[in-house]
Amino acid sequence: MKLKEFAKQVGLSPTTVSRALSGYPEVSETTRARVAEAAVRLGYSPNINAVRLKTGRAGAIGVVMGRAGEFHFAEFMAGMAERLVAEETDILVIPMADPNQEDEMQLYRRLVESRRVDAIIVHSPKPNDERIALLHELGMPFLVHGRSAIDVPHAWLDIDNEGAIKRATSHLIDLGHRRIAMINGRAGATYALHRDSGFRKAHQSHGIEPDPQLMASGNFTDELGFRFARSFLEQPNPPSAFVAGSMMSALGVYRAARSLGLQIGRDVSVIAHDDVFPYLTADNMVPSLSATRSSMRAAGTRCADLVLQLLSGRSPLEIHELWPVELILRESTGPVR
Amino acid sequence: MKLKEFAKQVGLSPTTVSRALSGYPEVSETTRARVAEAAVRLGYSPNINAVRLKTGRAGAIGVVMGRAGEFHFAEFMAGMAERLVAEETDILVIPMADPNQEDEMQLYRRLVESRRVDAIIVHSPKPNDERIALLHELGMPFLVHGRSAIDVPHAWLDIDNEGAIKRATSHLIDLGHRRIAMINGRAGATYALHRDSGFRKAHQSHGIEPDPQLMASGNFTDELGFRFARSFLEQPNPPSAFVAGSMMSALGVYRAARSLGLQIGRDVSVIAHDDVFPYLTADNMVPSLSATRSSMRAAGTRCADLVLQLLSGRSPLEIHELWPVELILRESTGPVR
DNA sequence: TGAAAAATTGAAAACGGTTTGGCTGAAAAA
DNA sequence: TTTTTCAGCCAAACCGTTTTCAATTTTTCA
Repeated sequence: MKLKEFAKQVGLSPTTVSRALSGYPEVSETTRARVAEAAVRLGYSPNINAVRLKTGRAGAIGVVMGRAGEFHFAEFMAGMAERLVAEETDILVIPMADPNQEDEMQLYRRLVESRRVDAIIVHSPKPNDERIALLHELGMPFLVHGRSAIDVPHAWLDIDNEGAIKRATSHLIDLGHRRIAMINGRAGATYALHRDSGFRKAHQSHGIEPDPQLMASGNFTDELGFRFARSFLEQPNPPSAFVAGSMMSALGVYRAARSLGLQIGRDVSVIAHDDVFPYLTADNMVPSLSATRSSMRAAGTRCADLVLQLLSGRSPLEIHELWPVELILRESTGPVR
Repeated sequence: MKLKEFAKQVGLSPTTVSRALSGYPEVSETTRARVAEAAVRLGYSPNINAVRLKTGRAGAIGVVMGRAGEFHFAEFMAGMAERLVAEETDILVIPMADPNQEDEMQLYRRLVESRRVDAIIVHSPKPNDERIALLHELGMPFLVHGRSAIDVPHAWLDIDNEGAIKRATSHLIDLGHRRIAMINGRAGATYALHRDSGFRKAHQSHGIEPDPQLMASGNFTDELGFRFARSFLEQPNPPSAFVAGSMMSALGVYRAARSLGLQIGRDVSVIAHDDVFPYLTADNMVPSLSATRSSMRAAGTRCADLVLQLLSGRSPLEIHELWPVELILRESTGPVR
């Protein structure tokens, strides 16, 4: 059913019908009600592509999905979805091309030029992130999930990674730990730098020096968590505590400790960062896992919200949110032996 | 830059330019090359919304995301992305509304009517799935990931859940286990029924009867895996083996067994279904986990491929793929004590 | 060489809405 | 009563492409 046809059925002009449905003020309430009722009854809904062409709005927020297909991703998107479900906005997932085939910048450029999205969410930015510079230059609204030091105005939402890890590390030091290992995320991203910095600052403020031999970084997998932890623990002077970047890394650390007959919370302490997954909870691990916690899903919801604000005209300069991170102590941390 | 303007720059009509860029045969190779070069040089790319309006194609495949935000989801999408990256097709994630607010059927109906997608992927269908009936009735191309018994022609891709679980269960029985527990996925979905059926058939073919007291179902979370396993193991006549629906459930089972001082692979055997996640591998668990295995990511890739075939005219009736599932035996299974 | 066929190209009509600017008639103001 | 104002509605232009149909040029072939 097309607008023209529908308008005829209702006995009004396409103009009035369009206005009635889009909530413009210059149409009387009685008319609006009549149109709305008829639309439902006759099953009319505007052709979205025509609307998009005419209005220039794409009705979608773009999210570029890395090749790793991170498990965080689904949670973040679920959160976005929660906020967007009531809006006329969908989430467009853009696959990241094979890095050999196409430059990542090219992908963003094409995405902007194709006008498929009204805004883009940029994940895990680097301190000097080219994507941010590009999007700003192209005039595409965007929100950074994470932080960047780049000298370009942009909206962002981030959690206080530095503060969180600093607090976690300080706690371990307070418990008497002196050799603390750090399993960080992939090097390069700002969040990894912030965590690194928090780790160092905690040491510094207690007048001790972190051991670079005990600091590793890589993907958040059980596998890497295990490998790093295992190799650290097998050193002549092993760590008595771990700060792990994710729940998956923590699983690996637990496994490594067990495989060497060490008891977690007694022989080795562990604190990890928990993004709050419904299917794997820190509280349920054995022993329960002390964690710095911040809901990835909540971040997704809020990011979606902020993007909507951005699209309705709020200045990116006003949109800067730094979320505090909880530190929840459970059984995996204890005084050094 | 608009087509008209660009055409003028190249010294051709919009018609010819459009044809040249879309690869129509009635344009000479020299002209095509000239246009292609100029498009790159001048940075012209067609307004996607105009194209969509004119052609009636949306250029996107819809995936409805459940509220749970399953971790499987990201893997499946990453797989889809791998296939779609080279196409002019994106993935549209449609958030599932709050069930109180809107009927799921309404969501699908609106999605179809809004013409935002060219095809839809339906996940975890039920034997008699309303969504399938609706989409067929509305004439929207769709692919079912999973199977349904509904009497409506439709394309589908599924893994052999019944066969997998039957084989896994049979193996346990062959090892001497007689009391085997089953932690299935949420009741209602066909895959859960198929697994149930495989579980029963394995028993049947060995002339034994499964104990309904040892069969549970629910979300694939560590938490539920633990709770079910724990309650089963605390029964007066506990199971000596477990068949678990997912890696997360298996983590819970491991935890429950450990919490009761039972050694996995010796006191209790476990086989789980592994969807092959990059961040959590069965081989790395301690002890390594025996598993029925099928890559979720590969399924996503193939589903995307099949949807593209569907869109280029292949009949849904021809598209039925049943993937075999590997059974990989590791340390978590052993003879009954 | 000239007619017919084939290869190129272009003008203009869609696609299905939104929005500008104008029109109408009734209420308000003069 | 006449003029002004304004709520309510409409005609037509426009968004930026693709595609039909026709025109033109080039090639083929008798």
